[in-house]
Amino acid sequence: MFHLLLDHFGPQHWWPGETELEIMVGAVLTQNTNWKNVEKAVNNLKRGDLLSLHALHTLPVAALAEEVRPSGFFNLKAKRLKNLIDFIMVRYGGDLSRLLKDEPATLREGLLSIRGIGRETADSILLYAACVPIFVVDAYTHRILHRHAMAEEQAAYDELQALFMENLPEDAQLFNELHALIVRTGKEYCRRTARCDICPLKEWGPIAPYFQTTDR
DNA sequence: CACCAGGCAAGTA
DNA sequence: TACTTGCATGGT
Repeated sequence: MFHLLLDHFGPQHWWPGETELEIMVGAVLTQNTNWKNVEKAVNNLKRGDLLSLHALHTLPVAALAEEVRPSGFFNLKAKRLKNLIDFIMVRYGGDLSRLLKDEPATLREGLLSIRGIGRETADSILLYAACVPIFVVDAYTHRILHRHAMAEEQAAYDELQALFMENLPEDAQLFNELHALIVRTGKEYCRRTARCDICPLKEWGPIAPYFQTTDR
């Protein structure tokens, strides 16, 4: 799967974010949201010089909501970003490098205890900000595995994660690229109007006949 | 107009 | 545990 996608698309060089903080903020903002809209929100923060722990900590939540408005669910996400910043302040004394160097299992538990950070967001932060070798499962991963008859439609997050992690070397760079390539594939070939006939994964495994043209 | 996007949490039974 | 619903902008 990895080589088919890499040969087709080339390296994706994820995550699209210049700093660890930007990666973490982007991970929250992209929840059920098109990345284009996230970029607008992130650009608002950059333009206001607000993409720092101190600025985000100081900024009132209502003002933050206005900045991230283009990413949708803006009241919710402003609160979630605040929860994340508070966590960094309280647990790591506002020192991001300390957070990033923490024991992965401890950090994951901590992130999951934050209101608004679930498994995908936590694992995205672990993999893309902290370079921890953990596989990120998203809706595209789900859909693609299901279409190739390699997972049940209602398969749980942890099942799919284990499928990858138990069958691949524990390599953060590999997990990084593969997840990025899966998202790229999902976007371009595995939406509702699928293009399975020209998908780079066509040769990877069986495609359920049911899904050759459309989903559900 | 309908449909969807790199989720998550809270409520219900 | 297994479903359902609210959250919301912007692109196709």
